[in-house]
Amino acid sequence: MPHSPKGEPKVAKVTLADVALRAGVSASTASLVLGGSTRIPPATHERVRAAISELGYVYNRAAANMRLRKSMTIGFVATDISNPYFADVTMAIADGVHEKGYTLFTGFTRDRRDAQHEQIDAMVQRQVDGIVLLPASGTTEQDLDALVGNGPPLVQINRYFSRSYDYVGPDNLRAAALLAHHLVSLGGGRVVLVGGPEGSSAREERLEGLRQGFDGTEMNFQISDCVAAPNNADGGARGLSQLIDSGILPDVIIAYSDATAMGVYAELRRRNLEPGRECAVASFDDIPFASLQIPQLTSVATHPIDMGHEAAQLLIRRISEPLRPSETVLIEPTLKPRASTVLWRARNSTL
Amino acid sequence: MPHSPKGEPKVAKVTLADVALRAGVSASTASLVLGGSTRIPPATHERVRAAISELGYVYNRAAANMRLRKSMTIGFVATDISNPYFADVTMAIADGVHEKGYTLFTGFTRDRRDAQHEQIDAMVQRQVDGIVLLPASGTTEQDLDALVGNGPPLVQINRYFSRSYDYVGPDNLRAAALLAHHLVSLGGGRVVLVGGPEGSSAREERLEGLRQGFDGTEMNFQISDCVAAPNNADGGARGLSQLIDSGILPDVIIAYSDATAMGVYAELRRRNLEPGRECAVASFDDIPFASLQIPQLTSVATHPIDMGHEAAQLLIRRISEPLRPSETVLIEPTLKPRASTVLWRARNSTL
DNA sequence: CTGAAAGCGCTTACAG
DNA sequence: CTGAAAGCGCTTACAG
Repeated sequence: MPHSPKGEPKVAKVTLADVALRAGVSASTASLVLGGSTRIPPATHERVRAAISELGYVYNRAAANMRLRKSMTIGFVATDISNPYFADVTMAIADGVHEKGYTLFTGFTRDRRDAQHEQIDAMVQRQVDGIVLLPASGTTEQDLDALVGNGPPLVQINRYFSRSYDYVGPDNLRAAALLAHHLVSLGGGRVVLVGGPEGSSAREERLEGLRQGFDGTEMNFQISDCVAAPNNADGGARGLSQLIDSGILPDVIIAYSDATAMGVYAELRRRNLEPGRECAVASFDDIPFASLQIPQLTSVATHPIDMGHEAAQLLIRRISEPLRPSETVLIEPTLKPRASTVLWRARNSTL
Repeated sequence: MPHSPKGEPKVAKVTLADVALRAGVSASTASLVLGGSTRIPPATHERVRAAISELGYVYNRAAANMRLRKSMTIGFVATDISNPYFADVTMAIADGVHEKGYTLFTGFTRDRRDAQHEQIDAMVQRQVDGIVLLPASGTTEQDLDALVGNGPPLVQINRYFSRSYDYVGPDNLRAAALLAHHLVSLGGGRVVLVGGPEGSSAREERLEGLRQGFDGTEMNFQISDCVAAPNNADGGARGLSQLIDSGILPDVIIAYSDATAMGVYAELRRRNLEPGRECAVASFDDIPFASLQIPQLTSVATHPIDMGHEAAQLLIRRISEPLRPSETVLIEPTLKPRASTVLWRARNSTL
């Protein structure tokens, strides 16, 4: 008799074989009952059900999935979710996959490629049926091919590095255009984008949308004025600081995100400039606190919950139809004009 | 020959048996090599390694875990993570378990018991080795006993419903005492707690800590004045609204959390009351935007990252030593006095 | 030093 | 209507 390992007093788990024994049927039959098969008469169903509850049997879905050669598990690899925008995306993905019977693995990279490699690797080894990835900055198509080459399908969310994988994101060009249009209607001046991760597709698209939107207007928008920074409040504060210290004091600051905008507000005030008065401020995302700021923050809603749901749906479609050409789904943004730009305009027009 | 299911063109996955075949060894030997066994001579190691990379073999950890009768998987069931506090807790748990080779399942309940039941059930069926639970309001010990009775260990985080499960949370009594002490030093007046989920252990503890802290001071603190509300900005705004509409205009508002405090700020301003001047405001958590508000928000830091790490460690200890008596770990809070209370005091003292 | 066998807990043809 | 057998991809005594 083997020595019982210390601290392992667990009662042996009851298995489907135990249930079958108790019900006086074979494991096959018990399994069929679990599957709700109509081949089994109600009386047998009943006996098995009884055995299940008498023994307190709990279905081992992992074992079942192994036999079925799928895991009914999906991985979500994100950079960081302290920005409520990404928290909403995460919850929407979790809800979306849960509805379809999947359970979600989650891992964080803090925007580091090596951590991303580790997380994806772990999930692939665990046989996830698919992966939603919010790519770390600098991710390349080769990185991913190596990781999921013949493995599970992957959908990129919010940023993309390759068109050969599915992608779900905000329509950044349109979002930027909406904002530009709104700002142009308020007056002219020097305008910059502050923040956003260097070289990310989302930032590039917003820059491009702004460039087009301001082109030929009274707004003076130079891409070379814009400064990249991590997508959080601290990034916003530092980015703006760097800008002002280099001698640029813009009339309009477009923050890369509401999270970034919080830092912009704080930094302006640190310099005795009142947001929305000395300087208009606008941003992207429209997370709840945009409208709780004073002055309320003009923002282009990018609908994180829709994004997460869409990503979950797309991935699940892809799992069942791996051959379809890769898809891009863009979420339509919505402009939310508020005091942080509108009041500034009022001031301008009375000059 | 069976009809190939449509959309299943996947190359058959390469298995350890394939690797063994290629390397000219048995599956046992190949497995030993994977495990880094020293019983196998370097030459054999080499042959197996070569076969692995030639075939692009990826280790099936799920199958291994099945054989080993553990899943190396942990479940985290949370209410909602749009509050950055809980987002930090989540990331810390994920990082903490990842370090030890576990991967994290995540599911959300939005504070509903039925959803919680579903999530826990799914995770138990998937054979998680342990669960971290941020309990939904109204969870009972019986709920959980039924769900994880003979199943995986569970640690409660942030709120508890039973002392017979492990628990990690802020030292709420102490946090409230710190805040009370600080406020008493600034003057007197009517003080209320706004927000926090009805009947949650954390709210009860904070109420009790405040009661003790204000007892016998010039502060007028009545538990009956305090109003419960969901732990978010909207809850803060509505809670305060309800209070003021019932005729109570406090001198000091203690919000249940920084998230709640955001709503309190907004609601005060909606009523033309300036936070920190007409009315001091303080709260709990110290998430980044507490110090980005104007006026900067006095808060008691409750260290979500430490909490998450501690919960991960505790759960992992518990997995290896299921018999140890259940533990309670309280995280030491830190008072961060800022303008939202300090300025108010200045005003008061010049009256 | 290495391999054959059994087994983790399921499901699914297949046969009866 | 039901059961015996094989197999999902691993690991681990055990034997040689």
